[in-house]
Amino acid sequence: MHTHKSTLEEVAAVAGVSKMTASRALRGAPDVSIKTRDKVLQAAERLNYLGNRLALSLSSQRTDLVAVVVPSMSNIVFPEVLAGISTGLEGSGMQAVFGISDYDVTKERNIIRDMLSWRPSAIIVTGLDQPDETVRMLKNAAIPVIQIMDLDGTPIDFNVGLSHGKAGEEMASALIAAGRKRFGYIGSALDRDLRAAKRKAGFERVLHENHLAFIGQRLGDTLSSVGLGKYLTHQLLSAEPSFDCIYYSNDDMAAGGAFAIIEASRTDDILMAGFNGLELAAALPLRIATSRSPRRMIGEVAARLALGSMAPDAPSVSKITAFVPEITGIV
Amino acid sequence: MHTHKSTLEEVAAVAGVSKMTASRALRGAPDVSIKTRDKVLQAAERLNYLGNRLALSLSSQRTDLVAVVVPSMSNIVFPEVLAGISTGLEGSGMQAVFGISDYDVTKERNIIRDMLSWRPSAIIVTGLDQPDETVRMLKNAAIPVIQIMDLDGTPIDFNVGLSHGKAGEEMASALIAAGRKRFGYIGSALDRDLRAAKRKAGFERVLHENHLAFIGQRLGDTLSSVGLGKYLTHQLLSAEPSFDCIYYSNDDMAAGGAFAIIEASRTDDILMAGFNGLELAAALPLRIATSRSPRRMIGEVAARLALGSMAPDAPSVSKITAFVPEITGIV
DNA sequence: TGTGTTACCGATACCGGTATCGATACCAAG
DNA sequence: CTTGGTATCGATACCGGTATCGGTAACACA
Repeated sequence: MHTHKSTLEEVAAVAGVSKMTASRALRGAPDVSIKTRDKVLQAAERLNYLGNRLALSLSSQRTDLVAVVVPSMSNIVFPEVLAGISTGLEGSGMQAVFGISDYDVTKERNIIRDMLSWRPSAIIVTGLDQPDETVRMLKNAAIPVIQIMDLDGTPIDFNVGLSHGKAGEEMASALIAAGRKRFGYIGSALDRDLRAAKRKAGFERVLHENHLAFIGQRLGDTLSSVGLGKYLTHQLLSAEPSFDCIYYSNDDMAAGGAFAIIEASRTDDILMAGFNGLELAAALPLRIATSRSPRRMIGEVAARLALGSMAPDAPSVSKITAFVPEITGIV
Repeated sequence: MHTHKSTLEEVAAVAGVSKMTASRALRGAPDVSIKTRDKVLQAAERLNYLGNRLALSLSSQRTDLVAVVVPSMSNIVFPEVLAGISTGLEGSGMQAVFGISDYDVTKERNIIRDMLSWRPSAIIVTGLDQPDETVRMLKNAAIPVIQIMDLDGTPIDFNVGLSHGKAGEEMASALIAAGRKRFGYIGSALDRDLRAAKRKAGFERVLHENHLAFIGQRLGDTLSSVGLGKYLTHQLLSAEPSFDCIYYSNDDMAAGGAFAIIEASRTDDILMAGFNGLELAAALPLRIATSRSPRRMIGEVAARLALGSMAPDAPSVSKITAFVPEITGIV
């Protein structure tokens, strides 16, 4: 068993051909005789030859790497996006490299700089609200930049996602149309989760248009979680008893809200609304309203854009892919 | 604004020094005069020099990449592991590359082969049950292999995780000690999720020792989810009404079970037990039992091993890091 | 037999960095 | 003035592949 990494040169030596011929044979190039090809393949097999993508990429000036930056892994949303990206990249020979920014723009900048030094073929970043310096760096990279999740802002290049402002608006409209009037809001870390803030702002715009407003709200400062949603809901309900609807920053928080209601065994009719359309939300013993965000799909589309935009015969694809979240759970 | 990627050579030219001196200056090597260093740094700044990790790695024969293979991203467990890895790698200059195997050994092998061709400095894979061919490939890579999550089996090199067999045993012991006697089981895809299967086997061992057995079970064949847990629980309860405890393959399924109980508004005392200690489980309006698995910590330790084991002065670290999950939720 | 063509293969020059060794200049000591 | 040491820098050879071009042999055809 060979435990050191064998090189193309060694494979060539064993096969009794030149490095160049071995390279061609392994890549399935046309001008190699069947006999030679087999010799090389056998040699490679025998030496457990793996190839060296570093050398390949450096030499051929293309990297087969797609950089991905997401803000968090602590709820299921971004993992699902990553799964979508992984699916979209499958079979293409591309590899995803990822980084987590923890909703921190400085960290995000550092991660992006790091990523770019790997010379990826494309980079997928979350949101449109990068500071100027980061934007400059991304533009400078001269590779396709794909900003995902959010549409509210000015994209650098490609943009796949949905308008969170509009999602908030439409949820508010739907809830008002369903007869709700006394609204509360529960969210957290809106200074960092800008998309949640945009949803809230959109929601409030519609409230104002209808001469309504949140009559009570609770804001946490840690990242959203089921427990936090439950805790804040308990707080809000014990302080101000007369809501008929609570809008949450997302489904995790809303699920916590549902748990609070169940625990308190309240029988008054409060409709809770979240965002994302998590699998969890649909299974709750209490119906909650939510906007279904196509997370996997966004990842898949982003991956296809990453692949497609560098194909030589790249058809002129749309720079912006907009999804409209479907609202469910309002009777 | 320079939009093409600038090279070290160009930086050197602008600074009026040789490539080598520029390289030294940028890396902060000692034998460069302050004046020269500043000239080079300014030139790099002006050209937006980024560096090229491919060339660096190829030249220096080390890659600063850590490959990570996980089976799934569809529940929060593995994302949390990844977050832990990301945290553990932070500041080290290492980058994580990841792949999702979808609980498919063939896919896993292909992903690992792909990863290895990037010549990572270490590789982190999930579980101990890789087929021989994959094991051979991993051994052959001559880099630290870190197998995570599971301890029940023969590790290739490093091993960080917990014994799922024992976790099942201890949960069973605790439940029996708490007076439970009539057990049901609900799980899914046990042919692929081998760790869940090991927990079930451990649980059953203790049941048998106590002259007990599952008196009813339901197995799904899709991946576990809250909805599936709820569905199977409804099924099980309507068919066989007399359980006092149901063991689930994990917390997602158990949460679904809790929802089923709440929906059916059953007042009989059925204790549901899961595995993982998810944040969700603690927030449920119904107390469920669970074993807390240190997912983030496993990721962090794995990352530290990846870093530590290649340090030149690597202290002889333990090859196996065993965690013992804490059981909560049993009154 | 001479001449193209085609099929196959190898030599060489890169890709963008780093390791290594040697060169130069400058200064202090003898 | 010579010698030696130190600080600073550059030339060169890699790392492991691929692109490119040129060479050789075999075959078809005139």
